[in-house]
Amino acid sequence: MPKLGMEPIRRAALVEATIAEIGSTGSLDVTVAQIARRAGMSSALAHHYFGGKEQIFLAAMRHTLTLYAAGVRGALVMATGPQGRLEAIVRASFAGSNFRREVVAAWLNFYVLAQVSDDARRLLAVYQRRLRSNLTHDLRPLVGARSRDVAERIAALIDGVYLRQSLGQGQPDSAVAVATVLGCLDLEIGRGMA
Amino acid sequence: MPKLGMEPIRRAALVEATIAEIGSTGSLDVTVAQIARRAGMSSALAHHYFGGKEQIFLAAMRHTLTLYAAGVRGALVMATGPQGRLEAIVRASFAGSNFRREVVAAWLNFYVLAQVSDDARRLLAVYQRRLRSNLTHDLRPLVGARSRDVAERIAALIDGVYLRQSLGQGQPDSAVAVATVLGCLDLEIGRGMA
DNA sequence: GTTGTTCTTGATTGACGAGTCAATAAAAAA
DNA sequence: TTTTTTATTGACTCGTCAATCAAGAACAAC
Repeated sequence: MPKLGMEPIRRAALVEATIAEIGSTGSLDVTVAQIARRAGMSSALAHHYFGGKEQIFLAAMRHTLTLYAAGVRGALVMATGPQGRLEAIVRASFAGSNFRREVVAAWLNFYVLAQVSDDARRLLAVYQRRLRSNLTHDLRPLVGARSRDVAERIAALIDGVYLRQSLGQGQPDSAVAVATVLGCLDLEIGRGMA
Repeated sequence: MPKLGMEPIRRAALVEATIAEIGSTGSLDVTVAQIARRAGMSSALAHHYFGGKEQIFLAAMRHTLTLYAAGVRGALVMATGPQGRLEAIVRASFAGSNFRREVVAAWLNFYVLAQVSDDARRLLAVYQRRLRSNLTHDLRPLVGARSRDVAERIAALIDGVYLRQSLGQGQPDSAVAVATVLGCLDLEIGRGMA
């Protein structure tokens, strides 16, 4: 009994299911049929709406990046001062929905996908540019000319901490992750030394 | 024209070819036939010597980890004092053969594999444990009780820098990588602040 | 020189998966 | 009511790939 206006609902369901399926399988080796089944439809319908497997992946990737960007923006409006803004960025990077096990797994797999697909590479580059730009902007008043290098270092540290979570068992620990990165940040800014 | 004692040669060739193929494909989606062709033999022979695809992957992984470990050991015998040793570990992590484009790609893919295969997970855990233990050991005289946390941070930073190389185009820049990590290390130790 | 071991591959099998298509069914438009 | 558009799927095609096998070819041992 086909209702109208199904397209956006189906697309959203497929994107969700893609993340979940990558997370539970742990690899990009998921079949369209698996994704479609999890999303409650036939694989033919998935193809109908997305055209192909890669486009499903890209949509899922776009979705997680959008969520992440929204989280950062949301945290930034609450923050005051460069230091507060930096802390907000870090916290947002490891906050709730961006830091669930499946999402981390998906993220990692997107890195692999980005080595193969130009579109994926572009998407990830956007994320990296945005993160670095955010960090650099708020670091400048604190560390001046070193802001570029420090931003690079913090960005790498965020990615590294993220990466390491994908191997730990159980749900990732966002408090530890935040503390790890903020600790480095404090050192850079020159406050903490204890 | 079958020569005798081919087994070790074939195995080594297959391991090499696996790294190269993963590197050039950019994903674990390489066929046994591809690997075998690159190694100059039939796919049947690859199966003959290794038994299956996963075992080829694991052998390749073991090989890169062995090379890495050897590099670290080699650098350590030349180093004196905790600080020198730490620097040696970092330098070795980004040195020559461990830091070629294909190897970085393979490494990243091994991370994905580790989410699926228990054997791969174990191997990677060995690497992580060893790295953390090395770092902690030499950090203790410098930062005392914080050594554990600092080691975790440095390890994450190394992985993050490594990860980011996999997306940059061209061969990775080991000088920049080393500088990034050593800079953080200096801060932690309390020397550098400029 | 016959026997057995090591090395090697072409051909085959069997499974699985992406993408297509024709057909059905409901709603909307005409 | 007829027609068009949207939703939906089961069945099918076509390709790919891991793994197996039987057979051949060189070498060693006896």
